[in-house]
Amino acid sequence: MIKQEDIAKILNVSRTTVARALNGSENIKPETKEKIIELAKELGYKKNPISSSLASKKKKNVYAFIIKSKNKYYTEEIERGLKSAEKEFKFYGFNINIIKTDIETPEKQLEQLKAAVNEDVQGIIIIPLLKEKVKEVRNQNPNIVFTTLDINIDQSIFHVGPNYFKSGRIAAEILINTLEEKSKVLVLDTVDDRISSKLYMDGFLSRMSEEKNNPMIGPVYSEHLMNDLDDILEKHMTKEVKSIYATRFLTDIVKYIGYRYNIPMKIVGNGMSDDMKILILEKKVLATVVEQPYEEGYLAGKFMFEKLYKDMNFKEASHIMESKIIVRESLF
Amino acid sequence: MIKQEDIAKILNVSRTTVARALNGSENIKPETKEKIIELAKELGYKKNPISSSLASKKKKNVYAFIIKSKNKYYTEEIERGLKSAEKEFKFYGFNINIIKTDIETPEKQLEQLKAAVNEDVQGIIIIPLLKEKVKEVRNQNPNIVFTTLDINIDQSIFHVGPNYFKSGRIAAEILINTLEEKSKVLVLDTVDDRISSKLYMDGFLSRMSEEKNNPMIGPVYSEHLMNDLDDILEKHMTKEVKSIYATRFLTDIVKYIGYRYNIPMKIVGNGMSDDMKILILEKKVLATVVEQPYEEGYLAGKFMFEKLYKDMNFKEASHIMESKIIVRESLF
DNA sequence: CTGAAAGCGCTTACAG
DNA sequence: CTGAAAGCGCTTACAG
Repeated sequence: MIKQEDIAKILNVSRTTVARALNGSENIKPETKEKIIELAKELGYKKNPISSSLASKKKKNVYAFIIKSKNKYYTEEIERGLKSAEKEFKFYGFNINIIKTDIETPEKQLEQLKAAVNEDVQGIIIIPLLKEKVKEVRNQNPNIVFTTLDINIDQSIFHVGPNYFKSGRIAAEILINTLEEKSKVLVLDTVDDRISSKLYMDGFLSRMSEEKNNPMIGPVYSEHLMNDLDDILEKHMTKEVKSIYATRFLTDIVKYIGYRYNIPMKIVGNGMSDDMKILILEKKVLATVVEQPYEEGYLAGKFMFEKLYKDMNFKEASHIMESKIIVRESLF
Repeated sequence: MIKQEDIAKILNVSRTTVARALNGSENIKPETKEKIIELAKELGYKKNPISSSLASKKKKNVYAFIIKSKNKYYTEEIERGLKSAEKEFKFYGFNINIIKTDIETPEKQLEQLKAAVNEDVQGIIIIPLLKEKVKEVRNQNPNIVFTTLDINIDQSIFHVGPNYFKSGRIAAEILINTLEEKSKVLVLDTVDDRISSKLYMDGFLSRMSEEKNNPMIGPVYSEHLMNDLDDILEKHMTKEVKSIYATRFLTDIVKYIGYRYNIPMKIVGNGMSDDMKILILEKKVLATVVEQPYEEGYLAGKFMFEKLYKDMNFKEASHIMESKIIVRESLF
């Protein structure tokens, strides 16, 4: 393992100068800097992050802006993942400060973000709500490492998140494999909740549309789905309908149908919640395709650590998490 | 963060003495040692692993004994995981030496293991073939940290591995959800390959037996399954049979059936291989329930690191990995 | 059995 | 723009 001292000896400069060049200091003659950086590259020098963090008494502070959504599970798991990364790297002086704002008040998130970048902060992890505004803040603070979480902004910002669209496609595929011939699935659509719903639905529809014998009825759109549910079912629940798909209120709908019609259905959903878990255990839902919010949070934290402490440059502009298929047996 | 020096000051001893007590040295008066350890516990002292590893010029060496099985994917992925852990912690002086032996020659593994424990080695990760013999070696070397991988020995040895039995159960459940009414699944059993096959089968059968209308025909056992396949199919392939399940040679069987009978089947399998991938892409297999060998290897390496560098005592005697359900869409 | 001291590979005031 | 020096929290010969 080559170290700074080796480089210093070869070039006949002090260890301090080498350190300065490698850390991108301004107070160094450009030619010396270049020479050092070049030799370091040639020799394959990798800074020992252990020594750096031990020597530097400064902590590195990261703010993580996450969202309180109606689905508590989602927020809690992301938070748990972030905290677990923080704990793992705390001996390096790595801090993650978690700030939760409501999904309904995106301007609050922006406000807090603007406040944070004026603090002593080296990294920002954010589930961005007002994408353009967040990007502006990023561009005004080029020294802060930004990572988006869950919601992508664009290729210029490193991203960790799931592929909701694909999750929708997978749910569709499982349903296609499960439905018996000539059975239909009634698809109910309603307004977006801004994170996952619309993407799940798009994915589901895209996969369904590839089937020669598309078993779909709908999508039937309603702005107030739960209010209109009775009327919609009245109109569309023919005998052929053996399944329902929706990306919002699915568990409520399934419960309602069980109560109202009491016929066995083959339900495949997206996303996880307490209700979803119960319905799967009761065999009222066969499968659900979910994200891995804990892993998302953990990885976002870990990637941030690696950028901050190891100058890691990730080849990919983003890390897309795999979806997970949950059936009843998975829950034991 | 409380450090050794703090303890030294309070107890009026040198930092060296504190270090000795905390590292379990023998050259220290028992009372002093106790006093120090007690105070450390009281103050919640946690050794800074970064400083330790930097100060200790000694590397920590781990040997990982893995198995070359017929399924190359399995071995490669475990190895990739181990290497990724090694790379992540190499700045601590953490080395993993991977030793691959053939599944058919368990005594070679034992031989190599016995040689390894006489080297400068702090940790052993092993997919144990001769369980009792491996345990003996472990008991003769109490200073070496042992971790079993993939195959469990018993509660006394920390274990990282999948739950093959559960994977079998999950495969059965998916199949139950997928098969149409009155359809049957023909189950073919053959000799064990010593790691996963038998457990997959046991899990599959256990889940099937819970069904009121158990759709199973078999299990039909044959010592030379591929030789006897034609006869077995001749005898059992009634019109009701819409699926086949086997834990060995499933992909070969599916290919043969496609060629011989050319009827659409609903196949759910266990495990991953190149052939399996192709069959899923061709829609000849609907789903397979697989392990995560990369994650297994990585976690075994990471756990070993944490035991060696952070004195971590894991509450659980084992870390069981989740099974993963793969459908066609998952592969894109 | 105990302690003073050197050192791991870095960072960073401080002085020039 | 450059370097000598102190120090991060530990470990470990060495001397006693």
